[in-house]
Amino acid sequence: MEWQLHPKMNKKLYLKDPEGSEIGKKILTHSVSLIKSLGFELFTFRKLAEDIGKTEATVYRYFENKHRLLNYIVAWYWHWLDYQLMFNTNNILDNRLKINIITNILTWQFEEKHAADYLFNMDDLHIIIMAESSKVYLTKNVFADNEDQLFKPYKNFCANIANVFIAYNPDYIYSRSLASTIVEMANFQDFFMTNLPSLTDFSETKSLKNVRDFLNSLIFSSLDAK
Amino acid sequence: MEWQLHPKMNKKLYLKDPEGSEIGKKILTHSVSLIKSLGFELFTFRKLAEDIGKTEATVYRYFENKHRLLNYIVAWYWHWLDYQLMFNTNNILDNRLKINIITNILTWQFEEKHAADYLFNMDDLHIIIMAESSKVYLTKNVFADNEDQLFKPYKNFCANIANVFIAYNPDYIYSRSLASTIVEMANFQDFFMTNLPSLTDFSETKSLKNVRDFLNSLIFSSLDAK
DNA sequence: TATAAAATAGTAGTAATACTATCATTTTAT
DNA sequence: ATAAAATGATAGTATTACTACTATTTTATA
Repeated sequence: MEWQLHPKMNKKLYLKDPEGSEIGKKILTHSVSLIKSLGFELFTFRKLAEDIGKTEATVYRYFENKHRLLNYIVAWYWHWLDYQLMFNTNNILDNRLKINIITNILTWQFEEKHAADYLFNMDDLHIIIMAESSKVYLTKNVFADNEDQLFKPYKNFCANIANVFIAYNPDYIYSRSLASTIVEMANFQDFFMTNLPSLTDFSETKSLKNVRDFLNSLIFSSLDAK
Repeated sequence: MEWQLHPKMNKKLYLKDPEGSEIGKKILTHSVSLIKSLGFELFTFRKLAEDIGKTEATVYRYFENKHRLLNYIVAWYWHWLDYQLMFNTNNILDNRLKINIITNILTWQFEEKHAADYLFNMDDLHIIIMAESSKVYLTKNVFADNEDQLFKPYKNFCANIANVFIAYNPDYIYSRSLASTIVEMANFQDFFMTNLPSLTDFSETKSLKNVRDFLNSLIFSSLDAK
């Protein structure tokens, strides 16, 4: 028996539930590949509609605008990553091990391929998150959007990481800032490594394993410092 | 005798040198206050032109598009911050002290007010950098823009910080990644503290001094770890 | 099965944005 | 004094972001 994981998304993120119809699902999956190839700025609802063989108006019936659509995709991603964290650290008591699992998840070190079982092409999704995810909150609407709980999955994920840090060292006073730092840096160092390599120490072997090792070093140095 | 600091900007950032005419300077200063109030997405050349009492076409003679204009402003900022770093650490031999100066600069802990002497309202400039600066490179044009050296001031600033880290501890292998991390985090933690406080540990006393202390803790934990 | 209501999709717009081409005027250089 | 260069305004176009309205399909119930 197979289980289809279906995240419960915040209703304010959409006008009509995209995961409840074939067209809606097509909107989501094609958005990811279009945003991947065009970048978010050049991505438009017209291009998306052409891509799925529907009209712009149809897309607008699902999402208020392209920013909300990106927010939906990004929220889905953090929701999924938070589930991975919960699943992979379940029953593990050693907090050091938990932290290693966290940095592996953040830097996309998964054992098996997961492409088949999810709505999205997860590798494509990971790629667009790196460059586009922060644009979701770096706007004048942060406050209103935050009140509507649009960033909840991201905040939950960071909070769960912070709690592991606290469990590892209850005296550490920057657990929440350290959590948001490593989550952001997992993406930024990856982006820098690929696009602006001189900003990193990974210009020779451009591997996410390097980013993971850097994050581990940051975390354990901070948590183990007396 | 007063000195007017005039940064030498990359020629690819503009079509016509904005600092060489009154209209050009007005474009720059009014852009900062408009981007501050509207956010970069809602900022347009039409609104800017209205604001300075000129037409859109005039603005287009100075800058190719609004993205290039933002890039100019952001490059100016890092150029300026890099100068502050150089000036304030000049003749200082103690690397620990140098690092403290770096984090003070990054978190806007200046002794005197500097508003009067510069083209820009520096406090406004600092505010827009926090939310908008990363948008300059988070695009599909990173590679081409980087080849045109548009991010040079940012990269120089990070490289100079990394060099201080190396001087402090020559054995530390992540000096460049740590440098870009603290530079980005100075902005991000400030943004989070203001807009999404649960992602930080500074929700009670929302002060940039907290961010500075966090950055110092990150840096010295990493550099002092054996 | 018939038919009304609801849901869904398409057509055809508008206002704003991001530019561009052309013409007019002012400044500067000789 | 006059030509050349620089600057600015006018008036466009193509695209984007979005909306109002109409047509069609689906579903619910009599």
